[in-house]
Amino acid sequence: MEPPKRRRSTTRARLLAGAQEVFAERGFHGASVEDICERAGFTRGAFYSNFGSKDELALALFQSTTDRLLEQIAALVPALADRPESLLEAVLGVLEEAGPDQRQWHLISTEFTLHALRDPAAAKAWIEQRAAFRQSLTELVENLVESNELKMSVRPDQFVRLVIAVHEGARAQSLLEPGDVPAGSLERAFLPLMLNATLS
Amino acid sequence: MEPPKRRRSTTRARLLAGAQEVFAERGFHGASVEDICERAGFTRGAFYSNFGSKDELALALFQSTTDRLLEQIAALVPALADRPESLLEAVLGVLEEAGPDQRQWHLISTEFTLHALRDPAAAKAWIEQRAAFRQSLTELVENLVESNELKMSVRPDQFVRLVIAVHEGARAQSLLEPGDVPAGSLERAFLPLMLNATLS
DNA sequence: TGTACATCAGTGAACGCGCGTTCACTGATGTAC
DNA sequence: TGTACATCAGTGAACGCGCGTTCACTGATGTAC
Repeated sequence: MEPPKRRRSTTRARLLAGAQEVFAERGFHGASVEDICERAGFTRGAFYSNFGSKDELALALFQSTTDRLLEQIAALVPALADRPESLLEAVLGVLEEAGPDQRQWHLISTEFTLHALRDPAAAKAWIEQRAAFRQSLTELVENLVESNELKMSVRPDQFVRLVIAVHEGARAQSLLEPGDVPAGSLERAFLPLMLNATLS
Repeated sequence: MEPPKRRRSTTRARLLAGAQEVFAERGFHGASVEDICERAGFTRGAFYSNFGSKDELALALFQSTTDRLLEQIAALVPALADRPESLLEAVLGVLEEAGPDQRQWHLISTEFTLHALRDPAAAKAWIEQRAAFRQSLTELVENLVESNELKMSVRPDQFVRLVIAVHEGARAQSLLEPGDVPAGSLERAFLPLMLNATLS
């Protein structure tokens, strides 16, 4: 009748969700295994019954988050490609909507970038994940350029790199000074100018 | 004759220099007080004779680094303002030359931004420091615009915010994938286009 | 300049807390008849 | 469907290591005469 209360998969999922919150709040090193377990409603024993170590949990969290992110992009892209009003809006839409909670995602992904800058193995995984992410966006741009019969004077993948750079740099400013820099304001004030200059 | 070997100020300076290196290598939480002392050639006792705690050291390091940064800007600005060939080159020059070691500075300042996003007191100090930094750049832009009799269609401070956003976002990509994104390449490929569009 | 003493910077052993990890156990879930 | 047993998920106490911090001490630097 009713599903069993003890399921490996739901325990793992709750621990991952707890870890995501606590990592965002305190950072990887600042978050204790106890914090995470408390958030998820389990004891530390349950944690080590499901994950080999704190590092392994972080890897699993990273993996599941990026899987979800790529799924969300895949789901979003067709919708945005159908109404090709603005190439830029489409790319920004993906960037803004795909991260579930901008703040949490910024904190976690930025910390992972720092980690990757110090650890070659992490760098490899992170670079691949970001490449896949950019690839989706690049294809979106290429499709929109083609279907609107536009010409760009720069390579679409470079354009995507730029939009991501602006987005990430601007997001840091927006999160730090939300009153002075409303989310998306820098992107929307400047990127259209730049896009116009590259389109013909 | 010869200066005494034991000077409070040099001990502090060496500890701060060691801390800067070790923080960049392992991050604030990953760097132990022992690591820092070893790097500086002291024991932990010396550390606590000069700093009240690890946190206090981090604050002092942050303070001395940003002091130095602002000095470097102040020294750089007149030189760049004298030969106003390119407004953009001047701003990028300050951004690139002022950070002593791009990699170390990126790691430390990014980690501090994350810290500030979690701690209001740190946020206050960080926001003020960044505002002073932007202010120098904004004045540089205003001077160059005026002396060249240009007109900008956007506010100089917004322009500076954008350049910083691009720079920081692009720097993360360059450090992560130095082969694919040479330092400064994104900035120099796109910002001129955008600047042209805002100047008349 | 030399000596006696006071002060001060840095030493290094010791402390104790927090945290990641382990493990013997318990009670829930699944299986066989 | 009910009972007996096996397996499995999660419990919570205990362990031990690392690290931030303290403190009694030592040898160097500064001062007074």
